[in-house]
Amino acid sequence: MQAILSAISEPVRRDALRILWDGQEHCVCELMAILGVTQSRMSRHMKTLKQAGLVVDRRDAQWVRYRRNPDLPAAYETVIDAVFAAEALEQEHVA
Amino acid sequence: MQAILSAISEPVRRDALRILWDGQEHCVCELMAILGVTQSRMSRHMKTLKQAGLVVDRRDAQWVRYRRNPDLPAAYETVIDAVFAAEALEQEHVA
DNA sequence: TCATCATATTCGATATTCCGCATATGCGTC
DNA sequence: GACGCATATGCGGAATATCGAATATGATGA
Repeated sequence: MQAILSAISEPVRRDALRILWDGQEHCVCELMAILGVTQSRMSRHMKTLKQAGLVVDRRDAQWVRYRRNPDLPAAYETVIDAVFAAEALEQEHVA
Repeated sequence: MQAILSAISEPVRRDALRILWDGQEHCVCELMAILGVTQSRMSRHMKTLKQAGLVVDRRDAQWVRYRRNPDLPAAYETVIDAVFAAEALEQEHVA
């Protein structure tokens, strides 16, 4: 839990995780482009998410494809879902 | 959400919040004693929890009584509940 | 083999967090 | 007002997090 909470308390990591939360694979280059951050920064943040067990990666030719960890225990999934749901409500209030 | 996640990603703050999550009032001296931390440390962590909107405080003679914020939006309550539930499972596995 | 693309990592600098110690503040009692 | 108790805060230092720039690694394809 500690590693997970530390991981998602950084905005870029939380944004990246939200993208990966769709269950599909996304390469680092795509995440960089969407989030507008540098390559080393993106790579390091993905490493943190991986070490927290939130995502898994796979080498595919010159790309590394990240995706949401399908084996994440349900209790942790519930936390992440709750965080994204709360943030979605925040966005509604802004809009 | 950012303030809440930062607040609960510190172990002492999370422990204090779990104590307050019972809905009752607890003074700083009690939290210090239970968690085994110094006074200034406890006080500062409580300030962080308060600024995140997770707890409220009340002056009662020489004590300050903290309690869980009863007006915390439901979406945030769900996050906290999920975190504590996940940690409870972790403890089970240890035991 | 060489060039290139995607990604990871090292390095050094900066920013932030967290702490203990000391001190200030607020409240009750004498 | 002086004292004691509970809490908050200012200060300086230690530890940690984060970053960009440069470089390393690994894969592809001419």
